Amino acid sequence: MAKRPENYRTRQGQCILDYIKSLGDGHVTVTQIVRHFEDTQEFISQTTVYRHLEKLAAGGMLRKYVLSGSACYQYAGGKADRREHFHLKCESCGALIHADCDFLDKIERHLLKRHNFQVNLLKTVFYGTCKKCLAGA
Amino acid sequence: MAKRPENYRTRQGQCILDYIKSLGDGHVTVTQIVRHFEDTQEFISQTTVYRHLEKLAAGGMLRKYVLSGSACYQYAGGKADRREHFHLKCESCGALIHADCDFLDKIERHLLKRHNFQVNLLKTVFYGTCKKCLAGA
DNA sequence: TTGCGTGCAAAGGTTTTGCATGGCA
DNA sequence: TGCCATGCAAAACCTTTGCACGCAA
Repeated sequence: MAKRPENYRTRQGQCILDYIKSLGDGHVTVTQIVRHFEDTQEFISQTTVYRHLEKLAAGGMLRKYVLSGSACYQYAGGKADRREHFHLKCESCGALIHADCDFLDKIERHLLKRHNFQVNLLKTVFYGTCKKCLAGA
Repeated sequence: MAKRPENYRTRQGQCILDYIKSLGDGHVTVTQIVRHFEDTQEFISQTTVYRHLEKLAAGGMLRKYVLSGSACYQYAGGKADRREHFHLKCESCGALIHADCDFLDKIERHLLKRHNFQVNLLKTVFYGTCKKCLAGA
């Protein structure tokens, strides 16, 4: 029933996944990925990057965040680790911060029980002002 | 120092603000606004709509939400009523729901105290699955 | 051989910008 | 009159799609 074979193994697919894995917790945009491979001589068309990211995100291998203007992706470890994980986007400096915290459980439960809404906190991004910008500005 | 005059008063600016006010809590996209004025005979170019919305949002008159693909706007009442106000976006049916709840205060306090992050909950959108889609699918 | 993967080019949608004109104060 | 606002067209982005070719299985 389920389609097992992760499709073909190609140079491009391998490179993209390896690269994102190598970033650990970091995030990347499609443009950054394309640029990265330009820099390393290897070349992968942006179309291919889009198609791989879409597939990987659909399969749970990556997480996709929609920010203003463009989307960014992050390695999710394959394991469906819907672990406590905040995403904080600073509206001032643009930084995308992630922090672990079990407070998320409370939010999740609250939304489900009181609002009948099953929140996907892995995709949700909290907008606001980060520590540095609070101090600096 | 501060620039007091809210600039000029023009037909277009007036129409746009009136229209958004008339929606109450509702949200609109630029496209919807343009379409609305096409329907009512009045015509306002999309460029003008963009420029007004940007200005109004910057001045706090409107709230801007960045969703996937496009942005949407909502009347903020001028008064900086940063009242308890969830925004829930259903990933399944695309509905944008808003609900009031004082649980937001807790989230806000938590993020500030534990993460040094001043969250802007008015702009934050929670992604997930709504009641209907939970039941239906 | 089969069929998915790739890359190019083009299209689609949203938002921004340049420039001449129009309208408010 | 002076200056901002407007509208058109074009550009800039990001993303998707069509199509022919290439490559893994």
